[in-house]
Amino acid sequence: MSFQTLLDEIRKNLLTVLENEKISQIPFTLESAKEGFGDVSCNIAFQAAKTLKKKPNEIAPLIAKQYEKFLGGLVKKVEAHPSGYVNFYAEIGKMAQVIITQSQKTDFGKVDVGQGQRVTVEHTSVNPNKALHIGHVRNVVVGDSMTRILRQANYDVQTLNYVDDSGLQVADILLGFTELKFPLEPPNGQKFDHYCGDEVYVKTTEQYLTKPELQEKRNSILKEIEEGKSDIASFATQITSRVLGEQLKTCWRLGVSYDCLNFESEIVRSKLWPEIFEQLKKMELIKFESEGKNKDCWVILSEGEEDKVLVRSNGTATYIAKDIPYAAWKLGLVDDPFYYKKYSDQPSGKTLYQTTLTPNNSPKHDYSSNLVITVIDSRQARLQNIITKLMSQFSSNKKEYVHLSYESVTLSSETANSLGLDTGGKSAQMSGRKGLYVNADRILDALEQKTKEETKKRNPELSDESLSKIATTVAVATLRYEMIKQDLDKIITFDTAKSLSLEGDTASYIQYAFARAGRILEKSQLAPNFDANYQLLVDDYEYSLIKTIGKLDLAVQDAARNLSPKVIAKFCYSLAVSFNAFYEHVRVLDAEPELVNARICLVSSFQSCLRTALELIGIDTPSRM
RNA sequence: GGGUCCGUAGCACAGCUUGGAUAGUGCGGUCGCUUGCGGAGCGACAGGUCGUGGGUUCAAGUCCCCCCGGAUCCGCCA
Repeated sequence: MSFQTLLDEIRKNLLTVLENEKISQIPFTLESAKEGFGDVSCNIAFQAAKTLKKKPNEIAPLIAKQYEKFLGGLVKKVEAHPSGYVNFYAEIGKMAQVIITQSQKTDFGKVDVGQGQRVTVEHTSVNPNKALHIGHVRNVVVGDSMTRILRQANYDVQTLNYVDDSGLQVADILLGFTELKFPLEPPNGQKFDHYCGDEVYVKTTEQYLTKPELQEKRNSILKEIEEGKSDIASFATQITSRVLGEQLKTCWRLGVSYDCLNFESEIVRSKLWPEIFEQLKKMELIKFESEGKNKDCWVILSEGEEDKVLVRSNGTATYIAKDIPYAAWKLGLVDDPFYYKKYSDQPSGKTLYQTTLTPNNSPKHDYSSNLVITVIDSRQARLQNIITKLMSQFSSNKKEYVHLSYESVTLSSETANSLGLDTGGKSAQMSGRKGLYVNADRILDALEQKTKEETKKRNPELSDESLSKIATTVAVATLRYEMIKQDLDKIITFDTAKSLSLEGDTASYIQYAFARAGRILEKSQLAPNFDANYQLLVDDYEYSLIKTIGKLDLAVQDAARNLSPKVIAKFCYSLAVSFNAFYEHVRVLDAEPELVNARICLVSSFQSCLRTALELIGIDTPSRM
């Protein structure tokens, strides 16, 4: 804790003041002050106005006066503003001392929102019949950033990636391979997931318009996949695992890793569904309709909306019957039918496991939690609400299923245009089926090329290998940052040309600040001595930077509590802004040795803070760029 | 038709959870800054009926309701 230390001190003293004044029941909030109003502002005078029957601007001076006896800690001045706020001014040197020293500890920026509680996060979950596009990237990046943030907030996080390998979209490409005879090997060494999505899927679904009989064929393929015994089924496994392998490469390229893969086909074959179906009947959470439009169906009743058919009149289950067992499994509400085996190593060093129904001697894993977070776009909100409600009825109230919803990524009219669609100036929804999307690997390639050129301009002496490495780091950062810097409920209108921008509120701006700081430290040829004279750091730009560093933990807490990764992105940006202003106005190396050391400590503190914060959103910090 | 979400500067967004001071940031525009620790930078200026109307309140961009505009979902498809 750091800026929090200041808040804690003020809160404690204010409570004593209230106690002395016999008005201790007044609730109040302390907040970081706006520019020009000191460091911390308190609304206590507003809150007390009614009780004391006085105006806020009469109460504030009284409080301020009473507080004066507590000055001398971190607070050097307290002031009643005519508006009614009580404003606190901190002792800069002491704040610098506290914050910079604490920033060197390994637990700096860690908070205890989770108290060690286990949470299961599912994200990515892309159908294994195509490559990731930028819409999927939003899901991946939100899920991965949230995972990192929750870990920082002392949650024990398990991440899952659900592979829908028994859906219609898989049947579509199988039909392409078996009936339409697409070659199994992509031309010119094309990535297999790109090939399946761009070629096989798009061209196969096109054919449904002219050859409706293909759709029947598709349905029979789907049935065979679900049953899992035929040659078609094993061919499906072969295709989907190959696509999955390529998809995971894209995810790893983005710096994302997982704990376990779940396959829908195994959920289907595990017999979890019949078991849960019986329980749902017993608990009377579902209803058999004997008349009406859903005659002879089992339905989930839903207030204010259409009932959802769960089991058709012919006795077969609908798709939602695949999602319910999975949700229940994640919450640990059913006996785990799975065995586990290693799927692969990951670039992060973490081993990726997968479920299997084939018995083995490998150790059992447990990925279930009382808190399950599922990252899915907002268009699936209705289905997710049904599942959330059903799970809350199905379990004890200490279990919680959360749909972490985010708005979709659409294409700007210019970008849609470049893909051959005239939208009349409007943005357009992406469509895998129509081939209307921006492929994730390709946008990363374009970003890498651009950033490599930019880096080369500035660092002509660097080797091609170093340049590529830096370019990868900046490219991934840029894409990730664009995907989480805004609120989850805002649509992102993606424009390929604009996405290549590296100025202003972008990841490269932030990384650049880090690199600049590194160059100062490098040039100084000094190791910071943190037993420094922080009283020397009196400049406004220095102080503003120190304060921002001290607020990392507040940002982590906010982001974790509200499941809002953008809070960390905003923090990183404001930290970089503070540093760049400092850099422009304060010369670190042109000062007396004692002051140089104090400033070097600050620069070093800035670096460790920014590195920690950027890690929470999966962004690396190049020392040069 | 019903449900959910969005509406803040030319454009893209923050601020709304927890009401309070002077509504912030980026892009774009105009004008400046480099024999200096890296200009992917810094500074200045211009640009706002916070969609409309009501309500609650001493106080509303923030809370409540109506309306308008936009997005999205609503199959015995997955």
